[in-house]
Amino acid sequence: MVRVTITQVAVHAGVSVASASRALNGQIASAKTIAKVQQAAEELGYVADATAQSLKLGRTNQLAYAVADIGNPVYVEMMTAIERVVSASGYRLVLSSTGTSSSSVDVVRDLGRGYVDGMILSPLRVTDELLAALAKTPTPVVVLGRLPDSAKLDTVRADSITAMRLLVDHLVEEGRGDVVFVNGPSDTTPGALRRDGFAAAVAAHPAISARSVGADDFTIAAGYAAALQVLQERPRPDAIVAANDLIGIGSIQAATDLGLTVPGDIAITGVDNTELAGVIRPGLTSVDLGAEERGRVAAQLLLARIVEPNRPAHTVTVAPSLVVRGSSLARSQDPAASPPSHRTEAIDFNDERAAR
Amino acid sequence: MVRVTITQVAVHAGVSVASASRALNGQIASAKTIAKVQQAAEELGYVADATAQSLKLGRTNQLAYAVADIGNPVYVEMMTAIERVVSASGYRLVLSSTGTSSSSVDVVRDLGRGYVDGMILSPLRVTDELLAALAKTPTPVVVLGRLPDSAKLDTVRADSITAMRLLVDHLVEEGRGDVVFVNGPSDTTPGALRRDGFAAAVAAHPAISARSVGADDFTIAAGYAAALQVLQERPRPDAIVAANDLIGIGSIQAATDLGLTVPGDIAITGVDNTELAGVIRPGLTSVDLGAEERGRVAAQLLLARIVEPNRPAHTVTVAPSLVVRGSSLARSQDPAASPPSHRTEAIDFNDERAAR
DNA sequence: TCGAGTGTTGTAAACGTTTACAGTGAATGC
DNA sequence: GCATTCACTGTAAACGTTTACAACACTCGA
Repeated sequence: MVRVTITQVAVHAGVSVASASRALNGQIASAKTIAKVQQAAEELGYVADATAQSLKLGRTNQLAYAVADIGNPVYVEMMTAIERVVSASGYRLVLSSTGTSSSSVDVVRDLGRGYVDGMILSPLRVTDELLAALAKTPTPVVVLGRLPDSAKLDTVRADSITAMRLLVDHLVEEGRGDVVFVNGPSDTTPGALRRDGFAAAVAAHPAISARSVGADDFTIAAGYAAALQVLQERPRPDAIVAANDLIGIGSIQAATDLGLTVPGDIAITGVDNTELAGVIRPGLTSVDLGAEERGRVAAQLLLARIVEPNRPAHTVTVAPSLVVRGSSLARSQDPAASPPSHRTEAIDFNDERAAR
Repeated sequence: MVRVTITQVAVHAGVSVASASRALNGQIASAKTIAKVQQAAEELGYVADATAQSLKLGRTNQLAYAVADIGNPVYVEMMTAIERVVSASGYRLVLSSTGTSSSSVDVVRDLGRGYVDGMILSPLRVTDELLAALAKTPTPVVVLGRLPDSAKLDTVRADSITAMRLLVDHLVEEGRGDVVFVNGPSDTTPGALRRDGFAAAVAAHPAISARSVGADDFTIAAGYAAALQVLQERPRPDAIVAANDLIGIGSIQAATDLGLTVPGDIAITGVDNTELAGVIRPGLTSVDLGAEERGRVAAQLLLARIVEPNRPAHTVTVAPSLVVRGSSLARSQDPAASPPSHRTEAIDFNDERAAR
């Protein structure tokens, strides 16, 4: 089956290509012409070539989502939300992995080739080079993450400060007073932000004692190793705030292997509220950074900018919400009392204080 | 910043557009011309327009991955593998969700618009309409899943028969004799295949007793509900084979809530070997259907077909592998003896018997 | 000195659309 | 009956590339 062009449709219908195009696109044309052309298109199985249309119309109906590590559940959640918005608006979504071959900078430079009408970028780290490339690109870009204010770009960010404060406040309310933050690598953007957020949160509670340690990675194994060490120090802390759910799960396993009960001997919390947090026993209390909402908002910002290229840059901060499960309840409570988690409606403290 | 075309580069360099194009694409040209053109391109910040090139060259350098429910971990794993292969070959990957707006059939029809050079399709269910659309489309398609032999298409499939036999054989070896298969909806393709696989597997063991029940969905909650019922029947079975990991996890939770020990009172296995299987306690024995490999192979088949459109259709069946964790060990063994799973090198029975 | 050969360049067509513009015929107003 | 409008249609240009083909200049051998 070879390509059938609008020219063939036109001759088959006995009209000019212009009339054929108009008839097919609902432009002005006589009823008779429309009928003839539509029948001819039908008979020949005509479908308009997307590339030719793109060239002529100056838009591709494609948007890109560029992220370092697709496969990371948080990014997948964002992607799913983005895909929903994007496809509902008639755009296709192309995936640009910045991890494999090309860096964020290359990806942004490549935007100049015009293969998409816009991009949502979730950069690993923000370099001057990247900022320069972003400033120069003619294609709209929405950035997921933190950017210097000088960059006049649409941005969607999580609120790590509030997120960590939700966790620390919760632990204090549950009677904990000696908290250790188990971070991932702090030279990454999330690592740095969560560490700072934790520091700010504990500063608001002068009565408690707190410190930070670093795991080698944002993984279960690294969290296990770090927690194993933390839990063997004396005096033993009564709470671990893990920088993400994987580290939190590793910490729970370390505690269990040491014969400690969670939350009896030690309270443990995570960040990201992944599916894992609900599956493990006890359920892992976790703060949800709103990945789904961030993805959705980013997509909406991008669509809005495409419609109106010169609107002022928006920065949206998505409010985190605390999801309390068994791993952080007060010692006094009976952990066995917590019902099976798949039926549990986890308590959700949606925080209204977060910046809008 | 507006678009700079090759024409502008040409005048700036004082040559014709043809020479400019040749100089930039490494075609035949004098050293002097190449230098002039490259400098002009540099100065003007020229980048070739992808759409115009696509139109002229008749290829888009894009491949599509169409799947019902992106967000499902199994599909994400495939997607990651596909992305790796595809981007290494210089293609972009576009994501076509068949769930949201359009059906598989629409997606395949849309291929005629030529916005990609090929597609990897993972259809929800295979209808005659879909087969007809596939037969008609001019664009190469590789199908992930089962297809009638009459469809002369490249196909990559999992081996459910062998997968279920690995599980049943394993349970029998571990001394189980009364096995219940907790399926998801059996009107789905995986549901039907796994049910048939289970039936075939138990047929090879006349000594054991076996039956099937259906959960409402492939979810933890549905698995919990179904298992709760199964486990309260008398005589109680000594093993549950769940149709996927989520149902398996729900089953473990149901057993725990009923005061049963796993694997002491009941052995439980899953399918897919998701991350969850390693996180839950006890670890869930699961058979890995090779999602990563299926994705990779599908991408390779697609690339090969693009290079050689008339090669005969290939069907590749990927061998499953059994990953044994604590949930299915023999009663005699001490479940507490199983080491913390993140350190566990799970035993992996890669099955050589599976078709290649 | 001329012809053939070689290496480079320019002209123009082509990819498949959309659309500005001019042109056609019929209907209408005077 | 003629001019004006109107609704529609066709011609051709344009989007930004690549490339077939012809043209050119130059070298070399006879």
